[in-house]
Amino acid sequence: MADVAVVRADVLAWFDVHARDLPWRAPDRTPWGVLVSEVMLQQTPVVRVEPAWRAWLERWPTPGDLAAAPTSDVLRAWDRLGYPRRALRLQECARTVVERHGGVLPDDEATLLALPGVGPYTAAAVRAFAFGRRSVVLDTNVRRVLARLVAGEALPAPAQTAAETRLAAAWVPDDDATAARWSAASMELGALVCTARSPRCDACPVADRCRWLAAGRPGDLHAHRRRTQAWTGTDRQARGRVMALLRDALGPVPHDAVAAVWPDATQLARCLDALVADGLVARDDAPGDAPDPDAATYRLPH
DNA sequence: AACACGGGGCC
DNA sequence: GGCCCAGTGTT
Repeated sequence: MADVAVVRADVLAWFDVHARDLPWRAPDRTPWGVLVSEVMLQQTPVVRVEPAWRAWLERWPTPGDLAAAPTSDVLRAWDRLGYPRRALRLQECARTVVERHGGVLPDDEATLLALPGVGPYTAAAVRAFAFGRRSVVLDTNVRRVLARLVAGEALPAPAQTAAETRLAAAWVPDDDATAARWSAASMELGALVCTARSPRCDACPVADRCRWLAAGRPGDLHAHRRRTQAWTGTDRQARGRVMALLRDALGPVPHDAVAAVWPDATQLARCLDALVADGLVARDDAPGDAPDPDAATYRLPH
């Protein structure tokens, strides 16, 4: 246990020197800005989020601003960050904050967790990074750092386990300020040094206490169970093509023009139905008594 | 517990 | 071409 305190102190000291100057860490950031950054960073790398975050917060600085925006503007501003449902949920989140909390982001974890698009990670991250309070922030970086440092494994299990959560909680310092710094520091170590692909153990502040390094950096135990998500020819690729088309369109797009971006008509029809059901796309039927899918037009929702 | 869900960059 | 990225919501 004394070991934990020493390792933690070394990581914190490393963070004091090596922390990146990210805009959502600047002194003038707002809690809402922190939440926006966390949602954008859900599966999108920092380098791509940074410029998008600056433009987004300049355009919609508060929950009230985003709540009042046309959804089509929100989806266009999201651009190619990926998983556009996050943009939709971020606006729903803004509207919920306005309606339920008077436009002020709540600071307790359970209330944050109840917001659209906010799951266990984001609720804990906002609690720590926006409000400086103790929480167990367990993302892919922290999972990997602890897997190597403590468990001596190359990578964490594909799915997060209860044991991991307990371990992570045991590593979070008791007091709010240090806990929040530890959360940022352990994530940063995973992002900059203890990376998934080619870890820079020579630059690691706790390399001398790392069980994985001591064991000679053995390979991934779970490699045989990991299954990469398919991409080419999938519904996700088809949906992406449609969204890109509608983002760039100035007005409603006729069905024929939509069909031109995807060769498989059956698959496209299924994806369009799903996009409409998800609220990412609006379909306007042509005037007449029998709605004809081929005569409909498509656009981003208002 | 398993799946669906974008997009880009790196090895 | 496989792998990874500050995950969430649904089934």
